[in-house]
Amino acid sequence: MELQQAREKFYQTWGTMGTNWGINRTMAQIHAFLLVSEEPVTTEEIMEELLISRGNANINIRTLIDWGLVQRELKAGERKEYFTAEKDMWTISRRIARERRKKELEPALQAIDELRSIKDNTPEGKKFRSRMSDIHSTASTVDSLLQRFINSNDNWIVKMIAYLIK
Amino acid sequence: MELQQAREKFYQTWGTMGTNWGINRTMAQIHAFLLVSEEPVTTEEIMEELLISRGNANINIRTLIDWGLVQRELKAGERKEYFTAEKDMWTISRRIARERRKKELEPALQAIDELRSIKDNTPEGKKFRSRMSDIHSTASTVDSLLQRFINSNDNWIVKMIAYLIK
DNA sequence: TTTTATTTTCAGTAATTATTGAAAGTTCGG
DNA sequence: CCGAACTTTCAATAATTACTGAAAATAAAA
Repeated sequence: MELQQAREKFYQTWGTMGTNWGINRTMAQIHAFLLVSEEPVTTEEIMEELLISRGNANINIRTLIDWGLVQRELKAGERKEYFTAEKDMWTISRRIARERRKKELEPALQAIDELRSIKDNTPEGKKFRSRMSDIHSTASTVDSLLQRFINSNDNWIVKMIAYLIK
Repeated sequence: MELQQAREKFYQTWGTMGTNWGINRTMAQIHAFLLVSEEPVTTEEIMEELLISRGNANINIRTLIDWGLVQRELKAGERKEYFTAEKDMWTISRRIARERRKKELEPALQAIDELRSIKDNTPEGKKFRSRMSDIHSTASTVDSLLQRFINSNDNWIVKMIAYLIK
């Protein structure tokens, strides 16, 4: 397999993986391209390499920056913006976990929490509350593990893995 | 808030959470309905409660059964099928993790693995391989943690949490 | 075997989500 | 301030994904 072919396969793999895990295909592909680019790249280059429009490139680059996965870089004497990706995989994982937790776990957790306290003292009401408490309890545990991961450093991760894999 | 209102809020919350995490809305809502149903329910009841078609109900119930989240039940002297959900949250989490790993992590891992060994000895080729190895290494670690979780029992989970949260 | 209750399938359609591309906005040098 | 270089926005459209409902298949009862 040729290098360029391999790169394209990687964009595609990363893109598919992204869609499966709640990140849109283009965003993941731009990230993939930046991950295998040694030098900072421009919006133009992203558009050409992935065959996407300027608007699409722009909005997804911005989201990657918001998530902390990509940084803007300016070159002296140039007006164009250049972009580079964070390359450390554990840092990438933590940043993704942080964003998804914030947007997709936190609100659900809060909704379940509220449902724990409906006023209904029939046996069905009691059973419902107890079910919600049960779900809330497990979800909270997952949430705090996730928060610990998000705020951890690589050293913590290594120790955790050593303990868990053993 | 009334009980029925609370149930509906729960269907909606669980459905949204599902879509965010790669499970389709109806599948998650049927699961939610079964989670708060003490008695086994029929396809008819699911259709009425969630206002969905028979085809939609059928295909999603089947997927829930495939995932091991729902069981068929037969009542003596009746031809209709009844359904009940697994209620233990850690078991539910393990089953979901298992299915998603199988369909969405395993293939990506394998693709990355193949990209590690392209034949290209330019500096760019070497850098690409090293990037792929790096990604593969982190992804493998995540994968083995996940597999350990999937095959674990509640006791293991409790111990793990005790260690990690402390 | 025929009738009836029930489940499954799937082509057509609807709903949702992502992308384009051109126009508007911004920023900077002269 | 003006114009060029570049970035951002967003209405229209395309692509993807999910759902409906009626017909076909299945299975039990008569």
